[in-house]
Amino acid sequence: MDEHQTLNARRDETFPTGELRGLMKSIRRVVRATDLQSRALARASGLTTPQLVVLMGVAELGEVTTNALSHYADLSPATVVTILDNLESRAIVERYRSTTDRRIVYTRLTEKGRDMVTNTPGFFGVDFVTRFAALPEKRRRAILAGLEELAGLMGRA
Amino acid sequence: MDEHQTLNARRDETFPTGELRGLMKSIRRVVRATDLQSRALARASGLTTPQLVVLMGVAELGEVTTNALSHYADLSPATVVTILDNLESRAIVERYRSTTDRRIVYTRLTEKGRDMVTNTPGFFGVDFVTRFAALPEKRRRAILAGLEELAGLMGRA
DNA sequence: TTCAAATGATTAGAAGTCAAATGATTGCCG
DNA sequence: CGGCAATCATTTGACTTCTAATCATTTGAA
Repeated sequence: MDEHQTLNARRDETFPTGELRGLMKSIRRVVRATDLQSRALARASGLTTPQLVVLMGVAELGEVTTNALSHYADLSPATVVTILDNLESRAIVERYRSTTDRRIVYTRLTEKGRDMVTNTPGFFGVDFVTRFAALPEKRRRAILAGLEELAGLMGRA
Repeated sequence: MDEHQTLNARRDETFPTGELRGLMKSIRRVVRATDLQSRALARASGLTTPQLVVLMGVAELGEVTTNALSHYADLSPATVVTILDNLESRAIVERYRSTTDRRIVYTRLTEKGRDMVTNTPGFFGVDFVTRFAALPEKRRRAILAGLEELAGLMGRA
């Protein structure tokens, strides 16, 4: 009944202290940095990060359904449709219905899309890539492993 | 999977391979999980995660400027204003101009806001908190340290 | 066969976010 | 003084994302 209670592990977690608090703070910093990077990428290349992820999904998976892209890019199907609308209007991808099951819509790259894929910058800025690459291998692996573990913990609803 | 390697090998700047690719994938998973959690929180308590963070900032810092909240919550000043508009319209906080420098606007909790703070759930769902707490201390610290390091690397534009 | 449920994509609607422009005020310095 | 630059908050406009509802199609069971 009282949904506050179900989310409230304990009253003294109302103000998360220590680990959970620091965790939220760091997550928020990463989320924001990701958003800002996405905007910078859009200014530089005309593609936001999610658009680039979807584009790479199409490049990699070939003729691919909307649902498959949704899973690949970690975005809701509705969002993928919005992004595909955009990419299609710019003639970067094209969509067409399956002839055997007309519910299904496939997406594939156009010629222009293939060019774009080969000329598009990476997700991260060069400055970040440089700094990250400068870390000891051990740290890089630790960061990645920690992030994957966190994503797993947060992921299953 | 290996065909990705060959595809990437040519042009490792364009198609991030290996670590950078996995890093982006994990970041996107965390970003989405955070967004979904924020929406679930809003349904349950009427506050999104950013709203809750700003509210905690006000509760913690007392009479606080918009800029200070922006820094505290890792949000742009414009976004903080939007959130404060919302919280103020619900009588959770109130704003007033400094008498000594009329450019500055302070925000503080109302009575209702103080009640809300003590009854508000944490950022994370109980399921996540439970799973996270079940990890060995060493893993928890590793996740947190990795995330903080990543936030630092991404943060400096 | 027929129709209800399932499936895939899309649309409608609401919320959050940022950069850039704007308004208001203060401080500096010539 | 007096005006120009800096500072603080806000508004504007554009974009992304999600959930929920909807449309079209296919499948399965009576």
